[in-house]
Amino acid sequence: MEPPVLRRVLIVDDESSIRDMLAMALEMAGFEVVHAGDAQTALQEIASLQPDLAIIDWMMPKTSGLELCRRIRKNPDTAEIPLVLLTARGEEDAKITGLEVADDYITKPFSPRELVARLKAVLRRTTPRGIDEPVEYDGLRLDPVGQKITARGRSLLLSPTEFRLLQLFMTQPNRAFTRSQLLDRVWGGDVYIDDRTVDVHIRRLRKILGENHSEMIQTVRGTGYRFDPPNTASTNR
Amino acid sequence: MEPPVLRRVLIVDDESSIRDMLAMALEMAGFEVVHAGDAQTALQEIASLQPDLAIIDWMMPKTSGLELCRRIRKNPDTAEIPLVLLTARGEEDAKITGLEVADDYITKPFSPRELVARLKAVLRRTTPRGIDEPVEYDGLRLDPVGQKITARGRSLLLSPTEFRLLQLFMTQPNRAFTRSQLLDRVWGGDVYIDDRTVDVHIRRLRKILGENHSEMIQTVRGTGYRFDPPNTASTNR
DNA sequence: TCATTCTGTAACACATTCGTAACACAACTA
DNA sequence: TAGTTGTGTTACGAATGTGTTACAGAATGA
Repeated sequence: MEPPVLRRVLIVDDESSIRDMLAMALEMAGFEVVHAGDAQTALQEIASLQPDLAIIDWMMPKTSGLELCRRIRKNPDTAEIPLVLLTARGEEDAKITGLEVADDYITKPFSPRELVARLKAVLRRTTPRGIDEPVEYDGLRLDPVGQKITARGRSLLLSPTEFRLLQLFMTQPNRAFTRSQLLDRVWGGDVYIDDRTVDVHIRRLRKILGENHSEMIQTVRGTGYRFDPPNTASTNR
Repeated sequence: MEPPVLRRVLIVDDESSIRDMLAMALEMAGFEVVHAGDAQTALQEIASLQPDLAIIDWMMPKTSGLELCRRIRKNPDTAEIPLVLLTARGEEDAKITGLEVADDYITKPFSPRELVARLKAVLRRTTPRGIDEPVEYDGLRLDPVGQKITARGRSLLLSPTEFRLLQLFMTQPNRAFTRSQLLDRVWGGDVYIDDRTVDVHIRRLRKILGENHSEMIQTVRGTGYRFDPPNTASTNR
């Protein structure tokens, strides 16, 4: 029913070589990757970018991986994010203590294929965050159950396609979609439609959103479009 | 102000190991748990214990989960109980067929955290009140015990179908229903009736409600209909 | 700067969905 | 039985949604 979703993964490790290795493997598997070198920036990235999953190294200089996990779980806004611990062989206690906070662990060394398989398994058994939970950015509110979008309390008159488009954007903010990805996910896989049609629907959506909110739909030149909620410093890449 | 409610959840599954696992997770989250190993006892438990929610396995030996859902919906006394289907991965059709009758589904395997989150979400949006309590929106009053609906004191002359339709809407406001969901819940599970019939009954209902109240029944283009009470700034969270 | 590519915008024709009324038959009542 | 009410189906017009095209304007790179 649902087309495959491109997931955003945060990698937290103090060694940049490992980060890069992980990133390459994950990007080849179709994940979007974000980095963090220490717990502090990790927390910031999580808050602003809302990744679908975080890979956290057990051994880190200042704050340990376990401690970072605990902090993430403590904040209700981030408590539901699946966490995967990265441990060296022999750190058996990590597996025991770690699994009480994290959702899975991976032992170094590991093959990229194994890594990807484990992540997918974790994601599969984790809720696609709030598939019917309401989302709100700057007064723009999506109510998936009621199939309704309101701007500062006033309900917007959206066509079905416009609704699905905006719904996709709002549930996957800060992520750039190509036109064909949008056609795939909003129109449904097997249609053959001109790419340019997306542009027209974006135009209509922006018009309905009006001055205030239309700025959240950014065009990514040469690629497609992206939904940027405010107060998101979006410092990656 | 409502006292903290301890919700009673009924688990229906033929495998006792899964029942126990579920029960443990739910009890830790503060739910009261009741078991049933088959559809027959499930129906008895529901009738006598009136749980706030039921988790039902899709695949069961004698009566299937779907069939059980339909029976629960068919009995007016139990029709409004939120139902969550438990499906194995790959049973895609279960999700599609199931969601016409159930309120949500959970795919095995799942994490306890996911389970609890989903249940809370379902409870949040389905049972804000007791089933027999009267509901009133803008002078439109539903009296479930007396099976009567009055508008500003004058009682409305509704046909049985119209009554059940409006009752469903008023007990589940702000929620969009597809035509087949409405057929399932208002007409009863196994009838084969044209979708368009729903439109006609909506029309009749609107006519009876008149200028003032008919606006509460909104059509959701491409989907179905929704009951929108006025003054609902929806400030939850 | 110019040339080229990409995106915004409006207008149009076609497709789809929905509202409405009319009708036939079923269910119920007296 | 005859009359009344309830219900499902159908048909058609109106309203709305959608894809395409054309052109203007903006961004990009040499």
